[in-house]
Amino acid sequence: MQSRTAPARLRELPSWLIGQNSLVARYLVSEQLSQAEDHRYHYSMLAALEEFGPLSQAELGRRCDLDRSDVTAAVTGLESRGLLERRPDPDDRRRNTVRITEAGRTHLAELDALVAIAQDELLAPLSPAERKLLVMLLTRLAEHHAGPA
Amino acid sequence: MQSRTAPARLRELPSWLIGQNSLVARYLVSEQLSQAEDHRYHYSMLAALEEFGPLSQAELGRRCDLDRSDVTAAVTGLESRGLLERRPDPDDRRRNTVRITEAGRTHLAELDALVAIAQDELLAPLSPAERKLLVMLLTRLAEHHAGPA
DNA sequence: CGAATTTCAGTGGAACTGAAATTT
DNA sequence: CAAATTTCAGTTACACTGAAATTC
Repeated sequence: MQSRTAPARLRELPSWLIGQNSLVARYLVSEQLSQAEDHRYHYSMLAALEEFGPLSQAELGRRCDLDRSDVTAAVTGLESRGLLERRPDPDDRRRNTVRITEAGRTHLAELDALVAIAQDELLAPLSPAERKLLVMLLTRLAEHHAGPA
Repeated sequence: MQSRTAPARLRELPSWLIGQNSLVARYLVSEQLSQAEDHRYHYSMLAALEEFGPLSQAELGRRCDLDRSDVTAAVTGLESRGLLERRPDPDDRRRNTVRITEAGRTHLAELDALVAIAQDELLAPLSPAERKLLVMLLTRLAEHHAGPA
C-alpha cells in the first residue's frame, strides 16, 4: 500500500480501514485465482450458476453485480473453456439460458479452495472467534446498506 | 449494489463482505465531500499536510498512497483554491515544498465534519461498543498487512 | 406501444507508465 | 554515473453508455 504511514486522521477512519483492507483482500484473492487463470467475477458467476441453477445472462449479471456487457464477454470466455453452456431460452426467446457444466462444477471446487486460502491469509492475525465476530459485524453493515437502498 | 441477493458462497466470504462495505463507504464519503466540491484524495492530502507539516510532492504521494502524476494535478487544483502553497525547496531544488494555508486548515475542518457524517451513516446499525470492536479488528488486519510488506 | 434482453462499439474517468529536464 | 523529483503526454484496465435487433 503506501510506503510511509498515513495520517492518523485517516488511519482511525472506519471507511479508510475498510478501503485499505478491501485492497488487500482484492489482491490476495486475485493472486490465488490467477493460478487458475481466472478472475474474481469468474468465481462469482460459477458460484451463482451452481447455487441458483440456470440463469439468463441478465439475471446472472444482477446476482453478481456485473454489467450486461461484461457478462456477455465473460460468458463467452467461460463457454469456450467448457465451464458453462449458453443456449437460447425456448420459453423467452430474448434470453440466453446459461448453465454450469460438470467441468464447471469441478473447476468451481478448485476455485473454492484457492479462495479459502486467500481468506486465511487475509484474516491471519485474528483468532477463530475474532473472525466470526468480524464477519458478523460486516454482515450487519452490508445487510443494512443493501436493504434500505 | 446488486438488485438480487448474491450467492451464499460470496455473502459469507470475508473478502466479499469487506469489498461490499468498501463500495458503500466510498459512496457515502464521496457523496459528503462532493458538497464541498472535493474528492477523497483532497481530504487525504490536506490531512497529511496538517499532521506532518510541509512535505515535498513525492512525500505527500507516499503518505497518501497517490501516484506522482496525480499529486501534481491535485496540488495544482488545491493551490488554485488557495488551500495550500507550492514553493520550490531551497535546500533541494528538485523538490516543491507543499504547505497547507490557513484557508486550507479552515477547509479541512469542514471536510472533517462531512467525513464524520459519512462514518456515522456507514456504521449506523452498530452500537458504540460494536463500532470500537470493528475498528479494532480492522486496524489489526491493516497493520498486519502493512507491516510484513 | 413500452419494456426487457443480448450484443457490440464506443466513451469516460482513474490509475498508471515513459520520458524528459533538473538536481542531488 | 546512479538515483530522486517534478511534469506532461500517452497508455491501459475497467466499468459503463448508446444504439440496434429481437422478443415479450
